[in-house]
Amino acid sequence: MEAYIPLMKKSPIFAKIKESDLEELLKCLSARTKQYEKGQHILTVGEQATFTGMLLTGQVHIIKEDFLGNKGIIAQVVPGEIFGEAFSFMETKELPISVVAVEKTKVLFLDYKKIITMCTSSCGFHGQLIKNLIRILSQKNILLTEKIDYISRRTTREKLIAYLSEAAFKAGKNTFTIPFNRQQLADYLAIDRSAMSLQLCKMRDEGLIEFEKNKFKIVDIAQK
Amino acid sequence: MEAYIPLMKKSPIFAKIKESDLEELLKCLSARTKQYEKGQHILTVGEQATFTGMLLTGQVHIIKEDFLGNKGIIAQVVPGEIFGEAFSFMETKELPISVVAVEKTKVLFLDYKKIITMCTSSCGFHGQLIKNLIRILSQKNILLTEKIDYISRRTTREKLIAYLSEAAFKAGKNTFTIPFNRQQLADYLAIDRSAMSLQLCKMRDEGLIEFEKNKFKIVDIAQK
DNA sequence: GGCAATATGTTGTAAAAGCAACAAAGGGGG
DNA sequence: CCCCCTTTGTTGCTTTTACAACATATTGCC
Repeated sequence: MEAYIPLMKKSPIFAKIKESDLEELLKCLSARTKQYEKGQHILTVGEQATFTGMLLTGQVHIIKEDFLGNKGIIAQVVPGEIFGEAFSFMETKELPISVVAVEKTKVLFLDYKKIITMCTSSCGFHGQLIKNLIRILSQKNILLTEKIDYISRRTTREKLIAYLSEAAFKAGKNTFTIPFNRQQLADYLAIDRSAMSLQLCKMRDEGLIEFEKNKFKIVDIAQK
Repeated sequence: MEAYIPLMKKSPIFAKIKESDLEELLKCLSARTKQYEKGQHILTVGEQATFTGMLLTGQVHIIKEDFLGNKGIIAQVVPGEIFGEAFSFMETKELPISVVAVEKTKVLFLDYKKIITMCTSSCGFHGQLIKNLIRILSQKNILLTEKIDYISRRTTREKLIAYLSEAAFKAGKNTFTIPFNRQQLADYLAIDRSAMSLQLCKMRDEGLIEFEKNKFKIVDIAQK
C-alpha cells in the first residue's frame, strides 16, 4: 500500500491530509487493497453496497445494463478517484449498476461507516476527510447538474451553445480550450458526432464561433 | 422559528435529531430566518455562495440565465428541502445560478462552515447532521445520474423505455405509478409532450405497455 | 349540473437528428 | 519519409422530433 502514498496524497479524498497522518487514517478506515484482472467485476448489479472504492491503478467503468441487455457506460474512473460512494452512503440494498475493471486494476477499499463516524479521538484529519468527501459529492452534483442543463436542450446547436457559453463563462474570456475531442464532446452532450461537426462548422461559417482542434473562440453567440 | 420545528423534524437535513437537541443545534449553526416576497432573489448569479438555505414556507425556483437571455428552471424546492448546499460547500466564488421566490417565502439560513466543522463538544447530533448531509448529497447524485441516463438516449421512445424500466425495477413489479403527469414527465425527460404522448400510445397499441393516468404496467418491454 | 380550466390524445408539416459511408487532414512510429 | 491509424469534416438518405393546432377527456369549483 505504501507504493501508492504519492497518489493518495494527490487524490481529492485525501486532500490536505499530511503523509504522516495518512497511514494512521488508512488503519482507522480499515483500508485494504485488492487486485482485479481485465473484465472482472468489482461491484455487481443487485448486490449490496458495502464500501467505497478508490482506484489505485488501471481503469474501471461504471456500467448499467437495461432490460434490453444494452450495456451503457455511465462513467469511467481514473486513478485517484473514488467510486461507489453515493451508493454506500445511501446504504443501497441493491446496486443498480456494476463496476468492472477495463484493464488490470488495483483498488483501495474504504469502509464507509468509518468514514462518516468520527473516531473517538476526534482526530483532525478525520474531520478533514469528511470535508473532502462533502466537497467531492458537492462537486459531482454541480457537474451532473451542468450536464443535465446542456443535454436538456432540444437541438444539437442549442446544446453546443449552452456548453460553449458555460465554458467561456468559466474561463472568464471568450477563448478557451475544452477537455474533449469531437467524439468525446458528442458523447458528453449525448448527440451524434457528425451532426455536431456539421453544426460547429455552420456556426463557424455564420461567424458565431471560431475553433481549431479543442481551442474555441466565441465571437458572437448571442446573435440569432 | 419555533413554529417550524415540526417541519424541521421531518426534513432530511435534521433527520434522526431529537426535538430537544434541535434548538441547541440551530444555535450552534447560527441559524436565522428571512422572509421574501414573490419574485425576490434569495441568491443571485455572480455573487458568492456563503450559506445553505432550507425552505420553511413558500416555494423557490433555482434558475439559470444563458447568454441568449433564456431563463431555465433547473429545479424547484419545496418546504423542508435545502438548496445551494453544493455551491456553499464548494465555496463557489461566483454562483452560476439564481434562486428566486415564486411566492411569499420563508427561508432558514445555515452557516455551512458550522455544519462541516465539529463543535468542540463533538456533540452526537452534530455528527448526525453531517451524516444527513452526506446522505442528501449522495441521494441527489444518484437521482441526477439516473436522469442523465434517461435523457442521454437518442429517441423519445428509448427515453421512455429507460425511464419506465427503471421505475418498474424500483417498484419490484411490472405495475407502478409515477410521480408525474404527462407534461411533467416530458419536462423531466427533456422531450416534447405531444411526441411523448404519441409514443406512449404507440407502445400501448403494440402491446408493450398499458397505462391509465400515471399508473403504468409493463407487459413486454424487452420485445422489439 | 354545468362551466371553466386543465390534462391528455391526435394529426400534419417543416425541420432536425441519426446513421452510414466516405473524404480529408493530422500525428506518431517504424 | 512513408504508412497506418485516429480525428475531423462532409454528404445523402431515412427516421424522428418539435411545434402548432385542434379534439377529446377529465377535473375542480361555483
